[in-house]
Amino acid sequence: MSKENQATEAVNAEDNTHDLYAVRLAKLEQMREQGEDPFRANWAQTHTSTQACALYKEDVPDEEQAAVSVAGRLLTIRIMGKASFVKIQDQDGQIQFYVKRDEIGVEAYQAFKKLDLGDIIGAEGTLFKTKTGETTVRVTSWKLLSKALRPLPEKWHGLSDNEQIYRQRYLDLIINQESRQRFNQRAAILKEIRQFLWGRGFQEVETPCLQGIAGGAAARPFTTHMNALNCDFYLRISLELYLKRMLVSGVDRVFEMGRIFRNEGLSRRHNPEFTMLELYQAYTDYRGMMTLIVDMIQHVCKTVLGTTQIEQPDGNVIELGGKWREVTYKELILEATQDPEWFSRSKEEMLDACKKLQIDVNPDLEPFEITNNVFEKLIEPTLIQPTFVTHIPKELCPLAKINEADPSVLDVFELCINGQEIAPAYSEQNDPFVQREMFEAQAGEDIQSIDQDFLLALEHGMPPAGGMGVGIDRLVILLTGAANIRDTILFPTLKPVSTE
RNA sequence: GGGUUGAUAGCUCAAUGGUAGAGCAGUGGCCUUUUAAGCCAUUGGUUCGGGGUUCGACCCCCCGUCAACCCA
Repeated sequence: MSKENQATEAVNAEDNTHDLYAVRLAKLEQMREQGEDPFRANWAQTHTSTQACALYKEDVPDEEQAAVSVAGRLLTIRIMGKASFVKIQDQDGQIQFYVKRDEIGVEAYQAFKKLDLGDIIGAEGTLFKTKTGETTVRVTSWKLLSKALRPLPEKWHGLSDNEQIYRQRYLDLIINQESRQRFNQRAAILKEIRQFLWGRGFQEVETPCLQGIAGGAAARPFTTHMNALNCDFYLRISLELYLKRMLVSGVDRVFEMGRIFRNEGLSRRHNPEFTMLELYQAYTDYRGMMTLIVDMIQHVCKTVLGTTQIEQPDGNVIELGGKWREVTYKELILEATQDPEWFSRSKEEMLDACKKLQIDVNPDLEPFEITNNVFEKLIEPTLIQPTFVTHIPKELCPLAKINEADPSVLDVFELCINGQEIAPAYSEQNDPFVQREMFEAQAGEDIQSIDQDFLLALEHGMPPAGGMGVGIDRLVILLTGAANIRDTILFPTLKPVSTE
């Protein structure tokens, strides 16, 4: 920020009754006058808060305890005359400092008392335990490393305004421990998924976000324009078609965990950009994917959460251990509709039945879409414990192998947990003739939407393979018991604040 | 896109249509093992923005902005 901007800010601060800002700015200027830099370039940190605490030795006199140098943000200040207790927070956690006038000198102590909550400081000292048993650094010297000009949110209630939590996530993470923990868990989940897949011989790759044709799923894409080539691009809506090109290329086990973009609504469960894991394994099929996903999720549960039982905000307890239920799509539909002839009913009969079942259905839909409405509205919400729903109708997906015994369905499953779809998996279609037919049937008039380059790749031969997509945000919601997708995405999509 | 709810001090929240308050944070003072430290004093407001009704609006009405929840 330029000097000019700084000055403007300061004036605005006064005008805007940013009293706290003005006070902090004055302290900062006073420091500068005394030749102290309130924004230092470095600090010789020897330990994090947790590492430092771990060094404390019981049954050893104070003067033989370890010396440490730690740094972090000031979160609590308790000044008691000529001695003070403060707590700082670093990435690992918090640690307490004990600062005594007679230890650090009158001048240093006067300066210390001028610190504000939110300031980032470093301190050196030795460990001891207080009367109440808290491991603490007895500070011998300290430095302000970075002045905080803005105040922190209230220490006890934290931040509760949703908008501010999302727009200023850094404040949420400083002050709200549950939020901190949830994002730590998200990071751990991603790490363990990668660890698991690398352990199974999968190679991680990166494929384009900017695509000439947004394929691999049925969703409205974002469009953008590239100046250099003077042409429009889509942001990808799935990873599928490029990862299958990788199967053609000879990478038999391949995955990508990356951001995809869908130009659709926002809701408790939808963010326009979200993280998708897709993986493909040659020489197996959807049944291979079944054991893989069970192993993967159970690995993540064990390593990240230490349990396979997860309580949800609504009180449901989900058991992810053991063997998971498997049931066909048709069985579920026949059970829900109580109509053994459902799949041979006319469209009108289906619409009537939906009325009786109290499901709103758009009358323009095709019969298979009406049936899928029954699945999504009546059945899916009841699938709380992990359930593999297998053999969905072939109209619902153009990219999977058709079942040999029943050509009306596909060799696929959709894994449902806690009433929503977590992971679909297929025996992947590798017959370029069938693939072209299925694309054409789906595209209808819109022939240009067919990815001809992908079909060309298939004509070079793609090994038989199982493939799977896992909605990472939904998985994180499930595993952390979050109530909302925005609680699992650091910076969720919000309408930009107007600058006028 | 539709409905409902909300926006008040830096933060968390109060306030029958009649002087806008508290806790925390801040400021000044006391306090050398505190744990939301304590005690005394004290500063701080475009009540989201714009219009209207009214003698008088945080409060009632209309429009807008942003957000949350439900629905599609």
